[in-house]
Amino acid sequence: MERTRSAILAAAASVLARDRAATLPQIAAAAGVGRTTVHRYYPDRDTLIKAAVEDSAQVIGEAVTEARLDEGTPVEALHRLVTAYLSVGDRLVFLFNDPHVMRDYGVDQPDGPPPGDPVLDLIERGQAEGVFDDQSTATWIQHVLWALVYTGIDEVNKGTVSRHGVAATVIRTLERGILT
Amino acid sequence: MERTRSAILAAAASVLARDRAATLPQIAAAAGVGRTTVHRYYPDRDTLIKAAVEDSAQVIGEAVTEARLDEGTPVEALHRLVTAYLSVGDRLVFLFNDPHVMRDYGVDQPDGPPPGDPVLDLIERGQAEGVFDDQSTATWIQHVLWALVYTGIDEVNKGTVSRHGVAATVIRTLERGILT
DNA sequence: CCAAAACGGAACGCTGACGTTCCATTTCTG
DNA sequence: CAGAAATGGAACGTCAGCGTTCCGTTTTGG
Repeated sequence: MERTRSAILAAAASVLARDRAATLPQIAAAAGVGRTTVHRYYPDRDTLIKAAVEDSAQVIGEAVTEARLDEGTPVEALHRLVTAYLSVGDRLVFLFNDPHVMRDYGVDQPDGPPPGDPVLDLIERGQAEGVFDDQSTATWIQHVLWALVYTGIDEVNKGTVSRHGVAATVIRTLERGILT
Repeated sequence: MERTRSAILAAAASVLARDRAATLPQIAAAAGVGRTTVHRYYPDRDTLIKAAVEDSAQVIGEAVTEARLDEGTPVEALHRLVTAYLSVGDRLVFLFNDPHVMRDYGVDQPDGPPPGDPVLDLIERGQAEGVFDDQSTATWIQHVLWALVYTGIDEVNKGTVSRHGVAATVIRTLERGILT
């Protein structure tokens, strides 16, 4: 069943995001599936993780594509990007929070989205138009963006901030910093 | 020998910061010591990690204390704090990057410094004086601070940013965000 | 210089997670 | 409804890392 396959991949991403040493039975349970069934789809742990990595990368890629970063002002596009990232929070944390995941199982660069990344394009466009800080490198801004999104996800998971208001908080801090 | 003890603790923090699943022989090797010797000081893995946690917490605590956060303007104090945090980067990453570490081995709160934290005091003072954003909670600002410090440490470890200039970059982004 | 302490290597048993196989049961599908 | 496919439980061997013991070697300190 194809439904089982995606349930396993989603569960793997979700569980491994919270605990990268999660055991295989834990993943199976989270997917509502027996350990045997997991092995039927993915012979060994490495195969499973690699498949989950690719699945997550695709889901994130689609979310970013739908954000249409090349349209509108850079600030508007940035808003859509943050919202898109937050909507796939679990997958983001799974893929990029532990450098080892992408380094060991990723198909492309050790960390961060692949080259030709629309996110980097957006940042560079914003810098070229003079609205994004160009004292910082585009890479730095990109990493700051991720860091704030991660922080927002943590807050939501912890209940400190509502899932509804987190995007606004992340964007405000990202744009203006913490000074008044 | 007391020198051996601190070498083991420092190695544990450093190695576990980079790979939380690091094996015990790896830690011993990083400390320049045999596995047997590690066991002589710390009977089992849990004891070792707990000791490393307490050691790191103390080192970080001293660094923060030396930053004298209650002196000068909040912005000045914030600069000193960022510098202090960056100077103990490895230990910070070890303690707080993986929520499980403090949850399983920490003596106080599951994450972040203990209550009565001078850092929170500083943030609240800055908000009261009207220089720090008070649309955000103090906790949010604190977590953003950590996130940017972590990001700065990553960049340094990766060679993207010089160890010398990273404090200025972190502070600039923290204060003004990424817009011009 | 010599005894005592510290160290490191080797070997052993133990445990938890993994990967495999077998088979009974449930769920599709024609 | 009947055969085929998918599922999940149980049991087994394997293996890596842990914790322990023993003993020879190095370092410390009087």
